[in-house]
Amino acid sequence: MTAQLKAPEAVLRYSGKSFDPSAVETFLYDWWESSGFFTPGPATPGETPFVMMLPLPNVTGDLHLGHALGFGGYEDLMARWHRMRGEPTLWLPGSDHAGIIAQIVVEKELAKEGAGRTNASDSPTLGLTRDEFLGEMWRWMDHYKPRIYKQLRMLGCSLDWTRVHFTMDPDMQRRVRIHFIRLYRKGHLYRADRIVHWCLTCQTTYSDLEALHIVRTDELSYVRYRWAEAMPAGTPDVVVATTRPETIVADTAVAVHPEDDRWKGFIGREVLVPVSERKVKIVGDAAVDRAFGTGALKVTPGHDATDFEIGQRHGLQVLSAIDPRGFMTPAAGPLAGLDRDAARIAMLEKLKEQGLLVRQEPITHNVGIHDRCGTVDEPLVMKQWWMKMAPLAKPAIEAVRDGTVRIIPKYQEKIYFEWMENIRDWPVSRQIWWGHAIPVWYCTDCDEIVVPAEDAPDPTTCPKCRSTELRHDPDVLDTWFSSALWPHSTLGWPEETSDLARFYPGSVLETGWDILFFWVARMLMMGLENMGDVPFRTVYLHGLVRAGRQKMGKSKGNAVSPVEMIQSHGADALRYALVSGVSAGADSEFSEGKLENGRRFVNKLWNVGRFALTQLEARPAALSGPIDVAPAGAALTEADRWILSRTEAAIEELTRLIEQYQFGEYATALQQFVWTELADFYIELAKPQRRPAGSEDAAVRTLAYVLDRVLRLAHPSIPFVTETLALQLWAHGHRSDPAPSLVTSRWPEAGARDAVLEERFGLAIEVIRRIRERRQEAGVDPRATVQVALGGDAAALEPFAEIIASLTSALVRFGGGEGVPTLVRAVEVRVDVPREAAADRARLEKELAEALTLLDHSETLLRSDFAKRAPAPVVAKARATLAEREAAVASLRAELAKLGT
RNA sequence: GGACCCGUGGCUCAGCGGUUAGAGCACUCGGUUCACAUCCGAGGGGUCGCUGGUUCGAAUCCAGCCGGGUCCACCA
Repeated sequence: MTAQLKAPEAVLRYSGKSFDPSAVETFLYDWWESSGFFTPGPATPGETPFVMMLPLPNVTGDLHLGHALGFGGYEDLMARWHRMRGEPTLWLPGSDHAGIIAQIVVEKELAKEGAGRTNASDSPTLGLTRDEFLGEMWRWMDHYKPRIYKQLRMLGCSLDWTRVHFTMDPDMQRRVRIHFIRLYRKGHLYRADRIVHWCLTCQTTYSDLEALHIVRTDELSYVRYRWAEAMPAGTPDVVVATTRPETIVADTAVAVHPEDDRWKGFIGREVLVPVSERKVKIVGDAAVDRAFGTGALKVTPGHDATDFEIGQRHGLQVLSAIDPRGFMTPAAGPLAGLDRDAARIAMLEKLKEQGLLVRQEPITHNVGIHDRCGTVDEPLVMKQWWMKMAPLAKPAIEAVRDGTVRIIPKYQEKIYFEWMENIRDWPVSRQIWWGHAIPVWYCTDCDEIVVPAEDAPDPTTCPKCRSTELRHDPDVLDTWFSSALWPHSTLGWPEETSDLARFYPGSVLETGWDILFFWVARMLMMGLENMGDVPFRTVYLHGLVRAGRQKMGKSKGNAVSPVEMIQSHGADALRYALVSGVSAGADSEFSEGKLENGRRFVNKLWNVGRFALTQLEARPAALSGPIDVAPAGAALTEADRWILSRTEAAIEELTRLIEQYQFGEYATALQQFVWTELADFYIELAKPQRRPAGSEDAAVRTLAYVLDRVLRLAHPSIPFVTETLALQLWAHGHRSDPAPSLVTSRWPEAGARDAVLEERFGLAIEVIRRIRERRQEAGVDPRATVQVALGGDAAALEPFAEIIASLTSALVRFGGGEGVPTLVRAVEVRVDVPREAAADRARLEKELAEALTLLDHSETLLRSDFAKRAPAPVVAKARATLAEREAAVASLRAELAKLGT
């Protein structure tokens, strides 16, 4: 990477009437990247780096709008802002191999070509070998990874590409392997036969988090279980209700609630499982819902999670009647060999024949499905690797509880605690091919589990029996197993690298709330486990981008490509539109209108810049001091001093908003200042034809300085247009901040404001509005000159007489006048326009009525306990308001009196 | 079964204890093309979901209810 500090010529020369993002975006990004602006410089003593990890996108396709929101909307804004604050900033890029999601995507692609994944019961001739398939996976990765990285660059993300990582890079694989081995040695990983979610389509297990629930209506069958022993006459039959009669053949008990008066006397007695005729016990277990069905539950530990747990509590046998392909096993007796749907029909048939089917009714209930493919969950008991979570969760809960880690918005902390405090063990092995290998071998001869030492080669001999028949675990790890390590593994862990020492723990983790458990919580746990410290101090969770009421996403078919939006409206417009009008954590609806507003705002800023540059070119000698130092001196007009003061106000406010993570408010406030105050007001006053003679140079200096400030203030959100203008502006003179680029320039510090001037100028603006309103009301051509007289407390407005006149084509006089007044607080504004006296009377009466209402509000307020109980400044303010309203009423009454009767 | 979030102008959302509740879009009227394939100016439009309570004062805090959304959970 060669330093290339000279800004691109194309950008320096660019001058469209309206801003064309495509003319500068690529040039600028290439320049930024190749100049090393996104790479933190050498460490310095006492520094406080800003470190953020990119929420690594899955290499499954192109980026969508949700990515654009997080990456381009919030994260780059933060990264650029902190960099401008002088913090060495590392925003580390990368991507995720995405395990099963990616495998499904590639399988679908291959299916189109007629090739498929080899499987025990698939035809091997149609399939690929594992190596061949992994070759296809890598081909996909090699194609899409650069595309995703390109799209991140298009968004303008200031990522340090010299540190890019991919979760399946060889060194990442090594770190994952070491992590597994260490956790295993510490007893956090174990292998056990437990009930798991099994996907018949994907042929793999999955975790609770990956299970979704849908509401479905099924048939609930009531089935009679006969007593296995002689019972007294009149003893009721045991009837259970089930939606899965085919699993009856694997029942190993019937459970009732221990305090259920109907049943508790039968606990310990035996019944016969229909069809298979096995004797099973009636057990008492509090998990049974007395209100459901008959209050008796068939217990099938092999095929139901609740039943499995009941089984554990009562030492019940586990029978597996369904195999991983969805067919009935020999254990299913007469149903063996049928698939599960056929088995259900066959079972119901047999129950009917034997008179054991009491009745059937529809039931609407929740059914678990696999989030990746929608296939109904088939709970099975299998040997899997599990991670023991409770001990890992404990310090991670503590870290949030004691404030070491802060979650924004705050309410998400509750959700975090809720999940973490009830955390369950995590099944980490997956029966797929694409992913991190599990570093475990099994001895064929003695069943020994062989886990190699860290960095040891793959074992070839059983340490226990010396057998060389070792079988490598064919499973891979859940994709989140590797991403949980991301914040430290990418910095070099387990080696004690200088990056790790300098950049861990990080600062902020910004991502969508939907992966709080999947990723954020697990990074916290693994960071604390491996590093003894949290991976970040602040978690900022943004909302989801919705299209209408639905979450936007590719699977929903309503995804809009951010790439297209960048091409049509520019990256700046998109980035700005995504964060504006959104508060922390809230889902937001994205619309064409917002994007269009973004484009217009970017264009407005561009034209503000063009205007300033044009003025600068016309008076090249105007700049006497550095561009980025506030101009001062007697040559400045009231308008100049006003916008300078307002600029300092904007610096104060925008800094505060970003510090407080109020990015939506930041966007709004920025637009308000640039568009309304700077463009609509100040620039109008800065035009040469409106300037008092001799003040032109002051206007140019003010414009240059304010533009410099505004570009810095806007840069974190809209980097391209601001950089283009900054480079062009800075070519006109010298600066105190010599940074070659806005990227490396300093965020402004707020200087002194002139509160009195701002207050009075604000009043002048109100007067201007009133004049315009009166004139429009009277139907006078806005270009025509009107006579305006300012009375009442107008003295403070004298310095702004020319400004008022200039913006309203009015001849302004102070005191007296024939017009009918409009009131701006205690200032009378008389606009002399042709009119009907009757209309004036009506208008005055209406104004008087309004003024009296307000006066009444003030009087009532001050007569109440408010005066005694409210804080003094609040009361003083109310009294001032009362005085103004009294003056207003008096003035209107005097005016009406003048009109006569 | 638990828990969370949201109900503010036609639309998308800010505001979350202090005078007359804001913005963008949309709408109406007027002007301009001299930084802005536009832009500027002015205007109309809201009993802040409902009902109580706390407070000198509530869109803002509390409780209940209604409506919308979401998460967690072993209802067969």
